[in-house]
Amino acid sequence: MTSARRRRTTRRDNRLERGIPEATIARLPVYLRALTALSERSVTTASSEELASAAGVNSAKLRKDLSYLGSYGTRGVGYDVDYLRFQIAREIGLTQDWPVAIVGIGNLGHALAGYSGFVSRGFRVVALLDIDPARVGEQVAGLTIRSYDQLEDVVAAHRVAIAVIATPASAAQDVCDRLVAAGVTSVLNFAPSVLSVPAGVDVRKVDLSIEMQILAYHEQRKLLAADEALAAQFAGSKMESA
Amino acid sequence: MTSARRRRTTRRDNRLERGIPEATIARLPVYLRALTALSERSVTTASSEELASAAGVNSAKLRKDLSYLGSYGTRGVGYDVDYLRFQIAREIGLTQDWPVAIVGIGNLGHALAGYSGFVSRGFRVVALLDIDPARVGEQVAGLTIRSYDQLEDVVAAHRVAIAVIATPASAAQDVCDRLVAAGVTSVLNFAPSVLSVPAGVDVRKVDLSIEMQILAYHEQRKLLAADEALAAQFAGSKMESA
DNA sequence: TCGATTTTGTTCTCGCGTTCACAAACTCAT
DNA sequence: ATGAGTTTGTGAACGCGAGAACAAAATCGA
Repeated sequence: MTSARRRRTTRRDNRLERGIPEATIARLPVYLRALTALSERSVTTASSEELASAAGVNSAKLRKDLSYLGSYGTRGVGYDVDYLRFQIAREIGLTQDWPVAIVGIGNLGHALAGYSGFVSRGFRVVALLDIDPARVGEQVAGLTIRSYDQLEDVVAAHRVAIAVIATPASAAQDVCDRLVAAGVTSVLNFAPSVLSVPAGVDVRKVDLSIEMQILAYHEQRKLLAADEALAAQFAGSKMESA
Repeated sequence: MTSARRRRTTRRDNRLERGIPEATIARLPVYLRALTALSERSVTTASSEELASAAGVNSAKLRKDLSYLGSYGTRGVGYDVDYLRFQIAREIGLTQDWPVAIVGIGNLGHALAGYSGFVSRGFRVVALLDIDPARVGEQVAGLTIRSYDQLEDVVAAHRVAIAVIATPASAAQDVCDRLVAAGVTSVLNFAPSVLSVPAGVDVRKVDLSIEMQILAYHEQRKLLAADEALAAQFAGSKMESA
């Protein structure tokens, strides 16, 4: 297994096999947003440099990312904003619309149900579910909160493939199991818990407090760095005076 | 001064200089959560294998991550849950408490203000700010929403270093500029826009719809794969019958 | 038509992060 | 005390992604 490692796979092969790197996938929505903003400002053409700065990335990285999708630019000119926008949307799968169910309509579930970013981008919230009988029947964002018992019915009736979990951590795994059993194959998890799912099911996790903690770490380092700089300055002046 | 500092840097040096890889930093909060869960179940000791499965990562990765902090385990035994928990919390900077301001108290801001994950982990929401006069004065999560005009006062009075932006995208950059000018050095951005900040200021972005779009991409690929499998099966049966 | 200019698409190199694999270190039973 | 069994900490190999750099392709002016 030392030298027989090199298989003959070029990038072109990968692209045709739709083997787009995860890191690139994660950036495509950002490019899409930048393109939409440009389009709304009636910009028809943009260079990789302009696009990259609008998206907050390096232009070489952007060009390489786009090259995985195909050759949609024109050398010497740039990219046609609307055309590229459509191509990316198609690649991600936003040209069809995805019915989404949200489970757990607390504060966060409320916010998600009303989040405009979903509606405008190929997603359609079709059901809100909550286990609390007091909340069932309540109107949120134009939908009626339904009983948690109806989970299987809702998933089947709307062919829901993507679901959002916004319950407390203690309920998340149960909810997830029922969703998957009912046919859901992609889960966006806002509960602070690790979900285990069978192969073939995708889970992405958004954890608000983790992001804060990462910021806290860097913040603490800034304080430490400032301290050290001060100490060094003090030591320096002491040596000078000695 | 440069030549005196310049020397061979081993990993041990890096660790002592607090040079912990970003990827590791991002996982420390996950480990922390797993340890807290174990501690609440009165588990006193855990092996890297147990911890890793609770955190949803590979055990080798977990061990390497922890090794950057120091040598807090015991060979043949494992890690002391509470001791390790404290060490990680200290490393991240959660042993002190961080005053946090939230700007933009819409649905999402509401949810964030009431999010228990902040309070329990070294963060304290000290102020809620909104530009809408109709909202100012309203009580949310035990705090009174204050006017956007008071941003500078609030940041100075509470020594706020970390702020959360939960405004519409159009307002985000302005809010960010004012926060930074007032002394904030870490920003958690929920608005779907790219923020530009001076060096020394950290920005982390949480984008709900981007996560959904990544799921949609994979979901679409599952459909495509299913189609192809079906087509191949059909072609196969055709060849057999021919 | 041809050369100058612009900008894409791609190759190449480098560094980081992940994972394997194993020696070192500890416990426990006898 | 000693050997068997566990588990950590880390060196080494490997693969992926980031960025630099450049060749290829398009436009434009003369």
